[in-house]
Amino acid sequence: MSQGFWVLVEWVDERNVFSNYGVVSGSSLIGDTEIHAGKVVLVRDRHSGIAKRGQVLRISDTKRHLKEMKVMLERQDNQVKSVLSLCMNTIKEMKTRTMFPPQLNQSGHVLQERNEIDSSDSETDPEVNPELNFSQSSIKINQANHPEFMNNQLIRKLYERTLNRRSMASSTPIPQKIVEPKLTFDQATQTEAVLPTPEKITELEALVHTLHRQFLNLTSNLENIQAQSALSEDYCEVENGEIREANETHSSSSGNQDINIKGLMVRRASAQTTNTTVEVAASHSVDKMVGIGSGNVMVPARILDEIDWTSYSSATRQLLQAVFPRRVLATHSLTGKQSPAFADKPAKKCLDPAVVDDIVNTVSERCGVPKGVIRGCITTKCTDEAKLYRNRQMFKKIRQQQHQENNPPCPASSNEAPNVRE
Amino acid sequence: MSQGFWVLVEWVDERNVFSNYGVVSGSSLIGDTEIHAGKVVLVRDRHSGIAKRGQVLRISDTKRHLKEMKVMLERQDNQVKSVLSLCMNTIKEMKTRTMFPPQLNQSGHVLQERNEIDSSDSETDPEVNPELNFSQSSIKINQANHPEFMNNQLIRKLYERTLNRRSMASSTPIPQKIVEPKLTFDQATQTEAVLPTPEKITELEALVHTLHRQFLNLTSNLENIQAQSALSEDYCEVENGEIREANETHSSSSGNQDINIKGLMVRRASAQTTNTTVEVAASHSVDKMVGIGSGNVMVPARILDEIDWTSYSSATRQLLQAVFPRRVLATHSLTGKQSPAFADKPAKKCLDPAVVDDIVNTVSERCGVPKGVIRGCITTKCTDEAKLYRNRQMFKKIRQQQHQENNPPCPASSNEAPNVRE
DNA sequence: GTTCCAATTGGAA
DNA sequence: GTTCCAATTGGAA
Repeated sequence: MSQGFWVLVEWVDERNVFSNYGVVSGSSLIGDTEIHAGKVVLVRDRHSGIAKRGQVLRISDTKRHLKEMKVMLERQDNQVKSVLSLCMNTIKEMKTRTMFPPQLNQSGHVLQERNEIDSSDSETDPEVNPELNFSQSSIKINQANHPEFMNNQLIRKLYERTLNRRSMASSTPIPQKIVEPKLTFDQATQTEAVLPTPEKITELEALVHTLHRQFLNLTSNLENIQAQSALSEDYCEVENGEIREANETHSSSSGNQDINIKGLMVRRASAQTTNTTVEVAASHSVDKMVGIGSGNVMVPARILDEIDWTSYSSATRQLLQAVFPRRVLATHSLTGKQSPAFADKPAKKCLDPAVVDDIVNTVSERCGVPKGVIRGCITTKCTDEAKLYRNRQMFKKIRQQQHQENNPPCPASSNEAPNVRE
Repeated sequence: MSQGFWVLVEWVDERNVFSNYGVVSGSSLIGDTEIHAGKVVLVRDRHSGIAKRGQVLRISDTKRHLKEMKVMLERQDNQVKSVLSLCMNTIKEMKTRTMFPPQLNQSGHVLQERNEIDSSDSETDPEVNPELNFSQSSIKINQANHPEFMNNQLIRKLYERTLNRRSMASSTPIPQKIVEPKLTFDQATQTEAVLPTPEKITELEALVHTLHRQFLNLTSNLENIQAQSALSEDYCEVENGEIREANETHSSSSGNQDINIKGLMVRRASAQTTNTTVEVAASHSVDKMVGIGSGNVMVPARILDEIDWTSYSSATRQLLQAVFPRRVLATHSLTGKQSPAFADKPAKKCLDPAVVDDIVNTVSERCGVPKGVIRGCITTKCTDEAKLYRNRQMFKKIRQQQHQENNPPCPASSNEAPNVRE
């Protein structure tokens, strides 16, 4: 009669990153007669007769009740599992596309690896495992926000690591005993290894920060696509026009009309976007202007769309070309300062700092690359354009000289020319 | 009698990134008499009398049963919530430490923001919301691995995005009807906006790849700490010594003995590590050498430990100083090539490429910065050292000259000197 | 035609 | 003493 109950268990020996659960009859339990949540019990398999170790999660007299709880647990685990496996698949796909030839340290099986490494590193007797897990799970459930909520092993691991870090950094009064007992042996060893080197903590924090920044970039990219069709900032292209004019002062005023026309081609967003694919597609054929950064730079939406953000360098160069006429790029530099190495060479003019800043910030954020690197790209682009510009000028001059040589002052070579102009 | 049942609901209007749940009596339902899982019903609050909309998750005649399921759901949500909030806290903490002064786009409230933006962007009538959610949740539960498992909104969002990407990239035969219905209006608009720009997909993939790489770095950092105490590569310092000698050929052979001594101070790991904190701490006081990169570079463990990995620049410089004598840094350059800008200046010698590669790879990976940038740092460090070296030499020369002036050839100034040497 | 590389410089910070 | 910056160059790719 004392066995007319059912037990929801988590299979101890099948524990990996995700758990397996089972609902078993009280009569299939071996040994101890007294059980309670958290206890590890031996369960005889009805068919094979083999005993497995299971940790008691809940006891009930209605089997259906426990079955439903089991489904819930599995369902939640599956949520995380799906997302993880999708990520892994994406990464694997990308790897087979061989952005990188097979290298050390690039395997996709993170979870697996972690597990193998963790357990092989440890010298703890594996037999201790069930007890350890027991001690963990027997903590009461209703102290909100603490490790007892960490049912899922993966999340538990993440949590433990963060917890340790935190309790050192900010001395939050988290009950130390939760950390102290060796929860799972692999974690315990890692914990101890981390403690003596606080530098690693700041290092990890910096990495978390970078990850966060890139996450923001990632999501903001998705929104930019929508924002592009809805944008209607109306002051930028005017300011920008002025600035660009200011930059142009010394140069001959022909040749960059086409670019300025582009600048004037701004159209107010004709209607609030209605989010249909057609609309978005249509907005590409029109040369709608989109602001980047703090809005100092207006770029044709189509060009912005075509920019290859996987390369900070080409993204920078493309943006520059979209914003500045080539002659400006050739005759200006990032700062307008003289080269310290060539005191004789005259300094170039300065690219509009506000525009430069917007480009730098945009690319730096989107590509997750330090700003200084982007500035370096701009410098390089300017010098590259300067070289081309110089070459073109030289070519012109040579052609003019040849022209002159061919005609008036050179009677020997162009003797039989039938019509002599000028 | 038909109302002697209980209902587990998810409150529709309180849906955020995480849901709120409730167990309500069947008698508090308003309107429809027929209900089923997935349906959105109006529930009258017992105390206030105000009606709230709730989506039916489960119906039962035992209240306790549903209460326990509610706890389970909340518990699982809390798992994710805890981890997320811990991350956010860490990030916030770091921000208040003002690595960056307050700037746009650096707010820590990602989850909040995301939600606000999503809903404010849309022009859909908010009244449609419940029906949409209904259509989603009414999908049967037992088709494993598909969106119906996505109870948690956050995970659901991630999943939808990934799903869309995948179904385009690799035409996996995922039932299209799961994607088509507007699950939640904000997702639907995002989905449609993404489709027309496949470039964004590669962009996102590249970001995922970067994130993954950094994740590997992050975790491998933890292991390095353990690995450091177990390392016993025995060929490197010899090779390295040879190479460094080769690099030294032209220079006067005094002055870098101290560094070479360090190179010889390598000790074989005396015993297999036993993972105790004491051991790890002890390994710091001894000058154990640790290999970085492919093992061409041996660095004293203590120095490696002290390196500030949050700055790729100073990390590079510190590594360089740990590996090369300062005079070598001053007299060598990254490539050994002549400056294209100064054809008259003699080229410096070339730093050992294998060593350079190991440093570049290490810092690039650990800091998540392009290799070219690290190489740039090395170039800069070399020129900086060259300047200092030149200054020191000059200073020496001047002192020698003063010495000479003070003594033999200058009888006017040092007339009354009592003892004249030489 | 274009992009990328790194050696050199003087000076700011 | 040290680090960082960016302007310039010729040439490789």
